[in-house]
Amino acid sequence: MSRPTMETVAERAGVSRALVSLVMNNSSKVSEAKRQAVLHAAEQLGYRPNLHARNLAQARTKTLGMIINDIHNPFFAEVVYGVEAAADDYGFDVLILNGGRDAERERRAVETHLQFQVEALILVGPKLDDDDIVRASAVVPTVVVASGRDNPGSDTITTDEERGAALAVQHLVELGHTDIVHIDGAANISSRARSRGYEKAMRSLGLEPRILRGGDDEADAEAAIVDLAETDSMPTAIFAFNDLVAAGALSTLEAAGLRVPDDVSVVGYDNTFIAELNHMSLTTVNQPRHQMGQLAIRTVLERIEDDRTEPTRIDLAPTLSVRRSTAPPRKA
Amino acid sequence: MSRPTMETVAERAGVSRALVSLVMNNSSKVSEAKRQAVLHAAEQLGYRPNLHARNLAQARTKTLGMIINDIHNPFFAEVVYGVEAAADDYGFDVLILNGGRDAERERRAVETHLQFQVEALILVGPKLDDDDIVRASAVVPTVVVASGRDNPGSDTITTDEERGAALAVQHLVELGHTDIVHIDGAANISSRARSRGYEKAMRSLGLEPRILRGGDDEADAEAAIVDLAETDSMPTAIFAFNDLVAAGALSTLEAAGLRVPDDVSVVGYDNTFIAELNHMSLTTVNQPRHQMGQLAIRTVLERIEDDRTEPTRIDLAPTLSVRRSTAPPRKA
DNA sequence: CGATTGCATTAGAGCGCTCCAAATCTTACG
DNA sequence: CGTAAGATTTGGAGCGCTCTAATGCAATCG
Repeated sequence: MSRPTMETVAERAGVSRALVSLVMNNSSKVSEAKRQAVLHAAEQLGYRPNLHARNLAQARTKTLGMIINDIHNPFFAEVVYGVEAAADDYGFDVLILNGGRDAERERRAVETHLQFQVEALILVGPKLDDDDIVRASAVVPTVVVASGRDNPGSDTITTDEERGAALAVQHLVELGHTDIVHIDGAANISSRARSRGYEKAMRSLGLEPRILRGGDDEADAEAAIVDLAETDSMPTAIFAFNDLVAAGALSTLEAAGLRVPDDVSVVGYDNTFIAELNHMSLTTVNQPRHQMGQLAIRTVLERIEDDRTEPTRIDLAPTLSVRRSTAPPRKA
Repeated sequence: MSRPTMETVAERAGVSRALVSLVMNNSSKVSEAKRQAVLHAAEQLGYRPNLHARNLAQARTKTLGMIINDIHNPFFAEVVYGVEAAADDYGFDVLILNGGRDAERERRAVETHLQFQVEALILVGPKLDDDDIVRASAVVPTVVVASGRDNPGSDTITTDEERGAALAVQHLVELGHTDIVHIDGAANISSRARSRGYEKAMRSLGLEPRILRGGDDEADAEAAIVDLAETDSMPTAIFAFNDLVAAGALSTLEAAGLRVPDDVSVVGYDNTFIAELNHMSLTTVNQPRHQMGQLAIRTVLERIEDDRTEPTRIDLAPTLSVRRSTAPPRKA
């Protein structure tokens, strides 16, 4: 009572196993009559090709392995959609494994994917360190998405985060702000680039940068804001490491009796779901996530087909999504 | 220059292929000396077992296929973590496919999983219709998570959504509210149970239910609220179909000059990320998602091992997470 | 010291499929 | 009607692994 195999279908349809194989791969050189007979038999038996057998025989899998940093984080979801859309176009399946914000888990996920003989690896916001990535890319073409650093041996799709930070600063300055504080992302991987962008932009506009240590969640923002309130040096605008930190800033500011954007403007980063919520309506830096996902696939598949060897790096341009959390500073 | 196989390792270590196999499955009946030799050779060659070959030979895969309604939706992410944790305990791998809120895509995902010979199917919030589910569960043990209806032939892990709605009503009534409106989920799968729960609870407390058509996003809430404002019959409390609708209610109410919770209390459903945001701080009905994921695995694996045949249904109890969007009604 | 036991190792078949080369069947044409 | 060219179909080897049964070998025992 185990599942039917090609053999079973072949018998039922009165043809050879090879012919069934041809039909299943819709080869053009099969007579219409036999094709129908085979399809009919397969239908009746509930036959389903065994991918493992096929992959083994073909020595290829038409499958890509993707590992995402954290399935909780909606930032990555959009990338996934981009990846899936593109992979679909090329007829590849995408297997998703969840990194769970943990390098060790990611390492195991890489191993699993490799054992599944995926033809390429797509790492979205990996926690892995460089060595791990180099090691993986020695085995299979690898593309890293949304991680600022350069990854030797693998392709990289990212956005120019310095530029993104500069966009935020520029927007605030155009509104008339001069006292702009940055709450950074602490040890977060993208933190350095964003801080650097902020700092450079401020200086080039003749403004004094002020950077506070933040982190990557609401609580981290709270500490920073409380600090500002107590030292009595509240700026007129805050540029946060990401949307979640910005959300934390929002509520802490309100708790302190300050209104956004009347008293203080707030800018986030990533244009996540949160920023879009009407009740938040956060001005934020947007990364073309869907496009990043698509490009990741194109890049890596191109590598498979043309076996290019030198790694590519694509830096996309971030944009600013202006919403209601920013406004001109209150006239002094 | 293709990947090394067991054969390669065997030669290198000076043993037979079978011995390598034993080592790879860390069998106890291998001498320490040979074990080391094999491991060493494998290491040197960068050998990695080919899962397809293994699965084919073993006629089992130790792999589960999960399909989630929408990878965007953080509600499901927590379920995924529960599933992964439990699967890990049992030594199963979990392959995730994204349903993308589309029945047709889900259908293809089921097909892909079956071709991969997964040993069980976990459908999280499926869009599939009953027939599809019955068909799948005829091939492989199937468990449906977070979808209220009964699924003939498959196990079901869900929460009692009527009860959840009742909790919300009860909380509001205890605060002193009597004029409580429900904005429903329109065609959404869980909408009926939640509305029914609301209605029963209201009536049993001697209150008149009022149900407005909503949907599953912010915009849907807006229409309903505008309606209430215009007909001048604004209630003192609103119970929304889910957190997103509640979020829409929040911003629309504020836009109309009403304060939450001073003028109107708002309750959501699902205890998503949104509700937790400080700035939202939404009182909401919580489903034990992590536990649901774990139970899904236990249930379905138990089914594989003991080959139980009658489907199980587990109804977990929802709880209420009280936050700052609810308060006693303003004294008239 | 030969027979027995128990352990470590190996040969070889087989998992379900693809793909090449060879076999068979059609059709067309002189 | 014979035959070559094409179009279909098929046999069989082989993909990398597991698993059973058989082999080899050393230790044990009467």
